[in-house]
Amino acid sequence: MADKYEQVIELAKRRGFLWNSFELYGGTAGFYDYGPLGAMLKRRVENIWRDIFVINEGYYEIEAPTIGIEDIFIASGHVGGFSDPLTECQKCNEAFRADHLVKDIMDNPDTLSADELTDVINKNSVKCPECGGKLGKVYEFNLMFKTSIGPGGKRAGYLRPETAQGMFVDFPRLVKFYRDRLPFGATQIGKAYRNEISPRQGVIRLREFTQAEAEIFIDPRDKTHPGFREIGDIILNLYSREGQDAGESTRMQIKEAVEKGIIAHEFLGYCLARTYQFLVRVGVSPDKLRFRQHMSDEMAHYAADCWDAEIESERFGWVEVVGIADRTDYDLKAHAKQSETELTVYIPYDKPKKVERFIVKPNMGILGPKFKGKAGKIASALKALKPQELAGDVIRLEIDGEPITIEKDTVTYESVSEEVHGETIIPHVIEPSFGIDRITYSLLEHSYYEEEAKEEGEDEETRIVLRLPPEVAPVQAAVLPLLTREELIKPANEIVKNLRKAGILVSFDDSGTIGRRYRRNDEIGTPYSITVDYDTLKDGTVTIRDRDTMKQVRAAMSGIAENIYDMIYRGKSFEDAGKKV
RNA sequence: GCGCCGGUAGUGUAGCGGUUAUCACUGAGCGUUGCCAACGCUUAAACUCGGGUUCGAGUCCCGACCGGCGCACCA
Repeated sequence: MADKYEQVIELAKRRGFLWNSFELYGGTAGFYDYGPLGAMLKRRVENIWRDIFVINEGYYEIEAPTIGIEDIFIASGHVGGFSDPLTECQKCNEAFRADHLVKDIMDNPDTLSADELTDVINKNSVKCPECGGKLGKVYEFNLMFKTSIGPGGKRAGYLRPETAQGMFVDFPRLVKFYRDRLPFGATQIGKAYRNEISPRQGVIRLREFTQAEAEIFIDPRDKTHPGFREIGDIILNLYSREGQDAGESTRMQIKEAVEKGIIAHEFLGYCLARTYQFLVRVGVSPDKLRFRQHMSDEMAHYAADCWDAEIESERFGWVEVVGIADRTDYDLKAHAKQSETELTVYIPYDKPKKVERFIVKPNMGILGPKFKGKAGKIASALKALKPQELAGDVIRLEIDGEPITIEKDTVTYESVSEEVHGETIIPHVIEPSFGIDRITYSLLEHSYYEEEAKEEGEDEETRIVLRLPPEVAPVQAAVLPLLTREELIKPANEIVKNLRKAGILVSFDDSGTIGRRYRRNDEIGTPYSITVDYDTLKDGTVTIRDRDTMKQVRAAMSGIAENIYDMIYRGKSFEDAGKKV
């Protein structure tokens, strides 16, 4: 019996959701095309994400290039750290992690450069563990796709490995856009690229994939959230650090988890709640969803707390689909350093503060001629000193390891009293990061059902139905004349026109028996089928069939578009759409 | 990247040196058809790619590509 992944992928391929990319030329691992239905489905998922994070949370979307310049990824650590040092055996061509080969010789091999690793391997005559052959030069296999910008190949560019950096790099502009007020956030939905060594698992591990990320900049001293009360009662399936040690997850209200310190703070708890609501709304089963906290050794060293949303898949087990991290001020600091630009927000105090400030004024007229090139360094060292260190007759300093003596009268200092109206701070960043492709696959898997449908006196047969939420279903309604006859086709076309005017994606199908057409639509998840029959000509009503229950109601042909629209988008129930048949 | 296994119409498959590659479902067309994969007729559609062995290769051999599993890797 085929497993669910195969069933889902088979359907997805056959009906135009997912195709292997470049199939015509044999295909390439790690790349997938979204077919007509898949692209629409994915777009609807993205739009629900927009509804939640952009429209309702107010984190505007931006669009940065998918190619980034080298500085960005030096700052982010991707140039240096997003790679593995590899060495290949000259004899058998097997590739090995160079740092793994020397870990018995060296204490911290992962801190060495490729050249240093090559030296260590040569000096210690490390041989191929497989065949004993000589090992080649160590090289860094970076997981970023590299390219060059402009002719000549001088300027390096990289396809972005995450969309996040675009938001960090635009930080100074974003601060102004949001008129210097924290918290604020920016979002981006777009492609990211990672040159995976060996991508497998279909659409779970891609070389080109879609991320939806929010970077929310908050005041590091205040990690509460004004909307927390609204979501505090939501119960989540939490798989905390302690839970993982014990091997069990707990269902708990978010407010309780924050109170107990399991979730680091309100803001993170709030993001978990919105993430939960998003995933369930697009069609992920709540019982196949959990939030797993990163273990301390798994979390990036700078992160304060990090939770992954994981979805259970039959073949792949628990799959990470969202990462929600408190990245503190790491990214902004890194870009501030690389760009030599302050990336801060000025926060005014409620009331100006009186502060005593201690000011040191080195006399550069004396220091300059005396110390020449060192004068600058000496001056800044002096400015960092405390009053008692300046009190003696001579001041002793050490500059670049060299002791230096300064005469008392070359430095003056004083204490001044000033009013300070605010301060500049480096915001902390809360980052919810979504893998849209994994989510799209997961909701297909969770929506996929095979049912034994049995009519009286007939053989058992399988009905495949995709129970997608109506809001994400690519085709939202099918219009079906009961028979292929002109007098039924005409009103059907009328209905199609009206539905399209209302923005509903509708398919018209008059080929084959009505049963076959219902099944075709069940398979692609069309939630409602509208059938035109001879009563339509008599009294202007049509039947609406519900995909999941196969039940029907009769409703007026006039106003059908609004009727369907309300069921898809406004939570109107199927029973209220018309009279039971 | 390594090892093992596999790759035949849109989908699922049969064929494992010898005419025109099997079957089912699906798709399209016509007829029929009064609500859940009806029926009849017609029709479309495949040996992953490249080399080799052979009089002759889906079939045997080698390589590449793709997929599955295991190892390694996994911000």
